[in-house]
Amino acid sequence: MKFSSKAEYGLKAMVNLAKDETRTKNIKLIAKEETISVKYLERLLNDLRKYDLVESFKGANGGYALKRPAKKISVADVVIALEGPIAPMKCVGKTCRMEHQCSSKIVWQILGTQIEKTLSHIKLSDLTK
Amino acid sequence: MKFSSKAEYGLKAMVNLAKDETRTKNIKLIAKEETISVKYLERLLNDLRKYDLVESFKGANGGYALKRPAKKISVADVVIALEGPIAPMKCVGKTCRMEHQCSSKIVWQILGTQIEKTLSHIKLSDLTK
DNA sequence: TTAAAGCATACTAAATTAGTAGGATATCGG
DNA sequence: CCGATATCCTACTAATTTAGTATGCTTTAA
Ligand code: FES
Ligand code: FES
Repeated sequence: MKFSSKAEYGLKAMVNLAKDETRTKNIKLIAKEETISVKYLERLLNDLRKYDLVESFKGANGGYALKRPAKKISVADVVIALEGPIAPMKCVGKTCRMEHQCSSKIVWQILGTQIEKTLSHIKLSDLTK
Repeated sequence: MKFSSKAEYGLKAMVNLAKDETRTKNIKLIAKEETISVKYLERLLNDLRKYDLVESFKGANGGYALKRPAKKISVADVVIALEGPIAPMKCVGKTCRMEHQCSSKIVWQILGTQIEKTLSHIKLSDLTK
């Protein structure tokens, strides 16, 4: 069970932005500081923008900034923006779609809720120190 | 973020065994009941055996049985046996191995602990109904 | 002694994730 | 208005992981 490196990279970038909330910062600089491929980070920030977690400014002296205060953005927000809804099992059996419940479905439901709760409690501002 | 179908299949098989704890049951039967490839399940049960979660009997009328009472086997036990230790991020940055902490490491540590705790509280006996 | 079961290893196929390429579009500063 | 700078968009490729298969050996109860 793993989160993808999208989550790791995206979170690092967001924490990086959170460290100087008031300024905009361009991709190249973030990528360099966090050792991430520029082109890959470009796409991740794009996803984050579509989820209204960052704001972008084009043109000279452009870049990115958090759209909300770091205190109001959680790790869950970031992870969901990049990887989609938190659901720790893709259903493999036909039972899931049928009237019969599969015996383990309840486990993944409980766990998913738990994970989301945990990640919702951690805000970017908790990670800037 | 997903657990693999190993976890799903393995858990289903274990719950299946837990439903009639006293009997041994052969792979073919379990595979049929849970709609899993026989050969694939063979390997999963082998992993579970190496983790001392099931016991196997060779020869005619052989099969598998839980090695401990269903009340004493948790979902965490099964998942760890099949997928290895619960660690929701493989470290991607060099920072992780260095003296510098990466800003998000703490998140995955907290989360990993939380997941393991949640899964440890759910026993096979909770899933047999 | 033989058929029924598990055990072990190696291989292949499918799916997902990570990363790249190349250009289109917008905008600030002069 | 021009051009440099930076984001935006789509499609492709490479790498890795996961899922599943094939083949044959070993053990053991009947
Ligand atoms: S088949 Fe969907 S959770 Fe079991
Ligand atoms: S680099 Fe290992 S958790 Fe961030």
